[in-house]
Formats: sequence, structure tokens, C-alpha cells
Amino acid sequence: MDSNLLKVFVTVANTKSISIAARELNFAQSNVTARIKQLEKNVGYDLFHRIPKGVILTHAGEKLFSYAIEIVKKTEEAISYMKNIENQESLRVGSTECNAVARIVPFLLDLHRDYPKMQLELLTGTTAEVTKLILDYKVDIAFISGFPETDELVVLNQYEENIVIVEPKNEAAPDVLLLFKKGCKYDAFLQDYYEKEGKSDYKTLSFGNIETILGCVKAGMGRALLPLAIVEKLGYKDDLKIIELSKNTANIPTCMVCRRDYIPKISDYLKELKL
Amino acid sequence: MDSNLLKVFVTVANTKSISIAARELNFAQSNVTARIKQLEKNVGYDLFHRIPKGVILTHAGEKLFSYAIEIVKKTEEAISYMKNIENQESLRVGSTECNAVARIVPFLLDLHRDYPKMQLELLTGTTAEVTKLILDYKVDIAFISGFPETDELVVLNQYEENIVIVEPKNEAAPDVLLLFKKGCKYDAFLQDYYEKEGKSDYKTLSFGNIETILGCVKAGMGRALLPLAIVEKLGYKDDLKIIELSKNTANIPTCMVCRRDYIPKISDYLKELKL
DNA sequence: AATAATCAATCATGATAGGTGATATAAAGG
DNA sequence: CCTTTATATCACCTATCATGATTGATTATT
Repeated sequence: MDSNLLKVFVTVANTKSISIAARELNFAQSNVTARIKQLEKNVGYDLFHRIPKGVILTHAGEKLFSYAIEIVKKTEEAISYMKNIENQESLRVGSTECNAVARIVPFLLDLHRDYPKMQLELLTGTTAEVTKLILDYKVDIAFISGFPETDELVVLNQYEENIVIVEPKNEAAPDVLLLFKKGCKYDAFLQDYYEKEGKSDYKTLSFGNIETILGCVKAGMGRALLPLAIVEKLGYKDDLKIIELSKNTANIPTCMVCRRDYIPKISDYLKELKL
Repeated sequence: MDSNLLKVFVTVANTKSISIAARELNFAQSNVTARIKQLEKNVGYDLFHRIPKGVILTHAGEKLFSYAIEIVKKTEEAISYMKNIENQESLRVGSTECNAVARIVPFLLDLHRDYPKMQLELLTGTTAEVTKLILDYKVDIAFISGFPETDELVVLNQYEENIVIVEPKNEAAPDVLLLFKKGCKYDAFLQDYYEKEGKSDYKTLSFGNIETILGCVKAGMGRALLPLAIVEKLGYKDDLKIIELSKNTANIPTCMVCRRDYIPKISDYLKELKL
């Protein structure tokens, strides 16, 4: 009982005639007869009474009809939808939380301005989480911190970050690192940086939210590392001691990446996008 | 894009694996691969990303999936419905209004008592109308007045009627025949009877409703012909002058008929039914 | 590093379902 | 009576659907 068969059935039921249905379907009449007989054999009941003027749905036929009409309609909907799918382009964007705070809003606004019909979807997470998202084809492009570590991903665009360490303004920071949840590139860098400086004697605290981290730094709980843009954006610039790191020390640009084998149609546009 | 193809597609999408889907569907793996490729060719887009671990829906695949799942579900519903259709038997009954008044209620009650699951439907009209209904397969059995005039119909059961002419009780009836709407067997008989008696000089009035006819007879407007059972049922027995006709004169039984080529499964039961 | 296991793609091949036109048959209409 | 209009049936062809065996790529195991 496939939908092609049901399509024939519905046409015959509507026209109340095998031969008219055959014309409508551009089939030979004999073929339509055969299809109906096939369907009747499938369901185990006669679907039409044959009268000299044509055919009339039987009881069983009427029952089937109510299902068939829906199935045929849905199938045709699906076909026409799939045909127009390129007009309904959408872009699923993954982004780190850091980037989401600092840059994603103007990015989405630009995109909406330049491709008003495009449907946008945003998923956020750590660099590790977002990388998994794009490798699993859950998003089309992603903003990650630092360069991708697999050659499955290609960099469409990159944005330099002014990476800073923030500490409480008027007191010495205890040896506590305030980290984002596991998987954040900045955190990994900060821990690595501390190891290299020989300061392995520190505590760490993890948070799920950047605002909390900055609040805790301000309250004197420890230090954190993140792009200056975020500190400014969240209005903590004047409340914290900001230690800039040189480009040589901390070169962690935000990269807009996509899969090597799944490059968005608007990749040329994305490559030129300044934020 | 038939539903068999979509069934395969849905299974692959759910299992995220062509080979597992093949096992589930009891197909060869190569076949499932071919079906998916066929569907992809049909819709014009890749539906799955092929990764070493299996497959993942593409964008286009996800769009199609939402349609496919519905189509597959509806199709399976239809199949299981059609399989159980004999448990959901129904009987569509046509009846003349005369019979509906006198006999159809106990008939339906009996039927409901003996076949509680059967779904019943009742359509009423004149003998001519009801005959057309059954010839057009709109009803399964019909109660008509008199014997059917086509050999397409067979009589399952018949009920003798005590046909009477009713007149006003205390006054002479004017030469006016109160008739039911065109197509009523009793009316046809009454007019014929009058012709044979040589009384061709009469007027006729048509009504759509038996109660009205009896009311008008009582009010002295004329005479009418109908089964005694109805007069009694409607409580007019003592209000009218009732002239019984002999069986020889008026032999118009109510017949329960069905199509010769479409005999209900419960015809044996119906043949034995006393009302 | 070699080996086995897993997964999708491909190929040769056979069965069957889906298509055709010509013809048969039956009923209705002129 | 002949024509028209229905559906059913037939012989026949092709495309599709199904299989098993094999390949190539990747992952997991030893």
C-alpha cells in the first residue's frame, strides 16, 4: 500500500471512473484497472462497486478513502516543500558563550539585514561543545575560540581578541582561577599559562556563566582570563584590574569555522563579514 | 516518493545507520543503500551525511523527516484499520417514512441488542428514493413498500400490512386525496385504485409528513391510504373512520431488500427477524 | 603495526511490479 | 442496430526492487 497506489485510488474515487482517472493521471486505462485490483488484493476488500456508468466506492473503499486522501495530500505537500527548499535556506549557528556575548548579536543582525528570508538558529556552548556540534552536523557554522584542531574544519573568518587577565581592583588576588565550565578554550589557556609560569599551586572554581565570573572577580575571589570586549560589554571595565596580554603571549582569535565537506552557500559573504 | 521509500528513510533516520535499518526492515543492506540513494535523487538533495559510524540527517533530510514520519504513521494506521475493518462492521439502512414510523425503531433496537458493536445508519425517504439509495450503494438494506420492481434487488424479509383508507369520522369526505410526496408507493396505489373505481374527478394535496396528513384527514379535508399500524402508532385510530381493504385488493407488504450483488453478512439473521 | 570488525557503496543478477496497446465484454444512448 | 462508453483481460516490455558477494574506508582490538 504505497502512496502511488493510493494516489491512483483517490483519483478514481474522485472521478468515480477508472477511465477518466486514467486520463487525469496520464496512465493507460488498463493500468489503472490493474492498480485498483492490486490495492483491492492488498487490503482484502473490494474498494469499488463496478456499475455500467463507472465505479462507486464500497464501504471499505470509503473507509480507506479518508486515510488515503490525507496520505496523498501530505505526500504532495512534502514533494512541493522539498522542491522549494532552496528558497527556504536557513543557517544554524553555533557559538561560544564568550563570543555570543560580545559579537553574535551584531552578526545575526547583519545576516538578517542582508538575507531577510534566511531562517536563523543559534546554539551556544563551550568551544569543545560547539566543535562537537559542527562535527555532528548540528550546526552549519560555528564561532570557536582559537583555531580548530581538526582539519575537518576550515576557518571562514577570524577576529582578533584582546585577551586580558582580570583581577580585583583594590586588593591582591588570591591564587584562585575562576573558570568557565570544562571545554572553554580561555580556561585551558589560563591553566596552561599558570603551569608555565611555575604557579601550579592554585585553586579553581567553575561557573556556568560569564557574568558570575566577573562578579566574583570583582568581589575579590580570584582572577580570570577572557577577551577585553566582554569585560567592556558587561560593564566591568572600571571595576576590575585589567592586565593585558601581548599578542605573542595569548593569540586566541575567535574563528568562524565550517565543515570542510559542508560549506554554506553564503560562505563568500561570511568571509567578508566585519564585526 | 512513495511511502515504502519513506518508510525506509524514516527507519534509517531513526537508527542513524543503514545497516541497522536494513536488519530492522529485513532488507539487505545494499537494498537500503539503493533506496536512500533513490530517494535522494528524487528530492534532489543529499538526505544523510555519511560518517564512518553511520549516517546523520542533513538539513534537507530533517525537513523531509518531519513529513515522512507523518506519512508513514498515517499509512500504517490505514493498513491496520483496513485489517480490522470486519470487526467494525456497519449497516446502512434505508427506510420509507411509513416504515420508519411503524417498525424501524424496534428493528434498530433488535439489531443493536444482537450486534452491539455494529454501527448503524438510517436514511429515510419515499419508496422511490430509498430504492435509488440502495441501487446507488448508499445503503446496505432498505425497507420499501411493495415488491421491488428490478431484479437487482432481492427480498430478505417481508411484513404484511393492513392497508386502510382513512376518512373523517363524522362527516363525508370530499373527493380530495391527501398524498405523501411523489414516490410513495401507497399514494401511487391509491390514485390507481381511484382510477379503477372510475372516480377520476378528485383533487390531490401533497405533504411531506405523515402526521400532517392524518391531521388533515381528521379535520375533514379528504381521505388518505396507509397502513393501519401507522394510524394506531400515531394515535389517530379513534379519531378517524377506518375502511379496511382486503388483502386481495391491496397487497402491499413492506419488504426488506438488499442488492443481489451485495448481500450483507448478517442476511441470515435479517431473514429471520420478526417485527 | 597488524588484524579484525563495522559500515556504506558497488556490482551482477534474478524476480516482480508497473507500464503499454489491443481486444473483449457489457450496458446505455441515439 | 450501431455507436459510444465503461471496465476487464491479455501478451508483452521495462524499470524497479530485491538479493548476495565484494570493495574500500574507518575504527577498534590485539
